[in-house]
Amino acid sequence: MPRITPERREAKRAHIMAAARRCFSRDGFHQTSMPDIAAEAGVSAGAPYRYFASKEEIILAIAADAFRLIFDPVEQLAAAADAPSVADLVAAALAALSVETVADSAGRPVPVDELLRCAVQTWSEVLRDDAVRSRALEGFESVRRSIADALCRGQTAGVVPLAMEPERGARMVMGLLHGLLLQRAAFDLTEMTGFDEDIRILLEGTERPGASSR
Amino acid sequence: MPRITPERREAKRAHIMAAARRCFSRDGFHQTSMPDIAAEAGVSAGAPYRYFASKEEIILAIAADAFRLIFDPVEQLAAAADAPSVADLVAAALAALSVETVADSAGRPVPVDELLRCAVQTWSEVLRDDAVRSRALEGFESVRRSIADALCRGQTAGVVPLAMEPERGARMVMGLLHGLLLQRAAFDLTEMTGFDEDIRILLEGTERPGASSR
DNA sequence: CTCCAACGTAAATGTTCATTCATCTTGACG
DNA sequence: CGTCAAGATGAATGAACATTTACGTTGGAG
Repeated sequence: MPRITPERREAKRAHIMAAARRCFSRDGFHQTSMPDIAAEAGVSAGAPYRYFASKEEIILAIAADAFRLIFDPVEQLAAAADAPSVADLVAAALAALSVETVADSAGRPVPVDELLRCAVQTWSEVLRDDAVRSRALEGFESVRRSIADALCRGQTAGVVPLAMEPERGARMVMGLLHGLLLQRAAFDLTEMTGFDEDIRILLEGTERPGASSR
Repeated sequence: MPRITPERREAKRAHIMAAARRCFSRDGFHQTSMPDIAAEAGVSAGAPYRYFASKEEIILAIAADAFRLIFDPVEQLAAAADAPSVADLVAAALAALSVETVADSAGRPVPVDELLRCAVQTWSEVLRDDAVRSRALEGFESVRRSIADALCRGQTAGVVPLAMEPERGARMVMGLLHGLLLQRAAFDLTEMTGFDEDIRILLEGTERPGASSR
């Protein structure tokens, strides 16, 4: 099979995706043309079509990546934590918004602010593209279930009020995360320290002595 | 001046804006063409240009409307309430997401779900369009200030923890509101009752006897 | 070392779309 | 009522863009 070696192919695909992500982050999905992406990647206009069937498919890949890279840490923390309080969950989620870069599946560093900007744009696509919508809903429900499970464990351990309905509680945690994600991407939220303390103050009525702010 | 009477002109402009809002809500800003808008309004392709200089200007008008109609009630409640707790503010904000229609400046009813879908798409525009960005930031800051002021009054009255920083508290309230707005528009959040109770449970540790669901 | 399928290129294609314009219609003022 | 500037029309325009294609290039299997 005298094509290219699989690793080379994978690397080039990732190279084109990274170029697309930069373009999308800068100009938006629909203000970025395929020639723009090709130029950013330093290849000819037809080259991306060797790796993606259409622009739609690039958007889908970028959107899936953005959600996964942002929410995987949150989901893993929710699944791993023993009996987290609501404040623990929120603080862990916000920590995921505060880092500079995350690693993709092959260990390549990806700037978080690019992911956030792509995620915000993906929300618009969710409203009208069924492929994006079903993937996004699937990811959302997965994270929400993890958080709801964690809240149930917290209720058993007595650190989460029994009267609170875990499904709604998980929706609120997701909402706060989405909302601060939006502020970070679009509404000039630059300073992330202090939120975990304030959340603890609001939810537990007390400041925690051994604070964990970075 | 044998043009049209000012009320007629205003009414037709609103008619075209309503058509545009339906199109944008259904298909998105960039999948809606100017002929689409004209057809939805039942006029010819050139007609909208008598009322708006460009498609950009229609998007700007719709975006401004969407933010204003959703957040004006929140801002007014925050400004009017005497010494609201955080739970009061959140509950009031969520109530604004639960209604079917709101009235625009001339008293015409506007479906809230159309506004929510336009608002989500506006976030994408904020990332790359300076005119949309400056208007959105202005509106955001205005609401945020109202909430922060209300939190300060709450601190004076002793219903908001003094240790919480009001600026960050206002950002969190806005975040929760934006996040649940997003879930309502894009992530299948249909049932809005119960959130106000859960918020009270989380923040005050107690269920309020005379509950105000809805 | 050779070969050839896959890769990469860049121009071409066919379509879509925002905006304009020449022309007809209308409605309010005198 | 008649006038005429503004309103409305819809075909025309020109640019942009996603995708295709015809052709040259290359890397790795044999």
